[in-house]
Amino acid sequence: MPELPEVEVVRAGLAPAVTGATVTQVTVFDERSLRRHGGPSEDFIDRLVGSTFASAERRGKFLWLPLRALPKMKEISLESGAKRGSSVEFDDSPSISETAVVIHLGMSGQVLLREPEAALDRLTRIRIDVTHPQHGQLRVDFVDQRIFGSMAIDSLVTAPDGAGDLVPSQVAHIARDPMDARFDDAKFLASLARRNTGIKRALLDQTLISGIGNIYADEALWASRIHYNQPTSTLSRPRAKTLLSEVRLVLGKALAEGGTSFDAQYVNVNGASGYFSHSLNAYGQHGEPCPRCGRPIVREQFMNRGSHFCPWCQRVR
DNA sequence: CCGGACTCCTGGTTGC
DNA sequence: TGCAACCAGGAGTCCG
Repeated sequence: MPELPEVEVVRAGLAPAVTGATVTQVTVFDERSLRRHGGPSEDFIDRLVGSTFASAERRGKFLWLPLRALPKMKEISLESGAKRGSSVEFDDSPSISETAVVIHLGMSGQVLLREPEAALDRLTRIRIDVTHPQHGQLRVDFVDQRIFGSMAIDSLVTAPDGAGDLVPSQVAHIARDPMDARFDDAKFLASLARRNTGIKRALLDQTLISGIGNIYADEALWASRIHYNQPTSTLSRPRAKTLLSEVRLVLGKALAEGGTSFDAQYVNVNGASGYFSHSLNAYGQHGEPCPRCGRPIVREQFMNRGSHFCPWCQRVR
């Protein structure tokens, strides 16, 4: 349920605390939270301890913390006998991150920034202790009730759209999100028109447009007066453009409402708690009057989840 | 390409 | 008070 705005709030809160911070200790309380890590928890721990985070990045609902690359060790070729002193030296070429800690919050994941001695949340699955040059000792706790979320160490690869961005390999297959300055509106609209499916299914397809989940899909469709099952192939271009702009408005509004602040020591960067539910027009509002026409909002099962909409305002046409 | 079914998962809530 | 059933669904995979 954390969608783009919630994940961005987490990223923004985390960035100043983790950038430049070095991992001193990692505790894995539940290995299931490492399901997407390609190895045992010992491997996760060994590779993380001693590493320094370079930044906090996000695409769609994925968050990642690139690890500052260690200076490359350069072998000096030397003939036996000519050796004096060290046989290796540091390569002084600029180091580029090659790996990152990838975080997906799934349904219920949270990342909490805490003081080292603060009580652990009961549902903490992974604890990462760091030391930061300015902020001192901090704890990054991964808390997740349902364990659909995960952490993993992954290699960074060049994203396939040719812009040269480095993304974790687990993220390479998803599209840019609509808040990304390089999101290509024309390409998205063209792909949408070529699809032979329903509009909500398309909005939730992270390979077409990323960052949208059930809540903001329902909200954007309500704002655009589009039925969730409207075939993408019959959605007019003007209506599709309206929808994309409503997607951005809905995400932007949620982001503004969830805006966080970093108060130096211990920030709760929990993006999952907010949900900005006071401003929802459709999601979870079944039985309540449609804010536009007053008729009741309806909830239907669709794609194994709830779809909330106004049957009067949102009709297939 | 498309859609449906299935899997992962558990704490808070509801119902008896 | 106690306990079991129910519910929420993001994302990956498999199959027809």
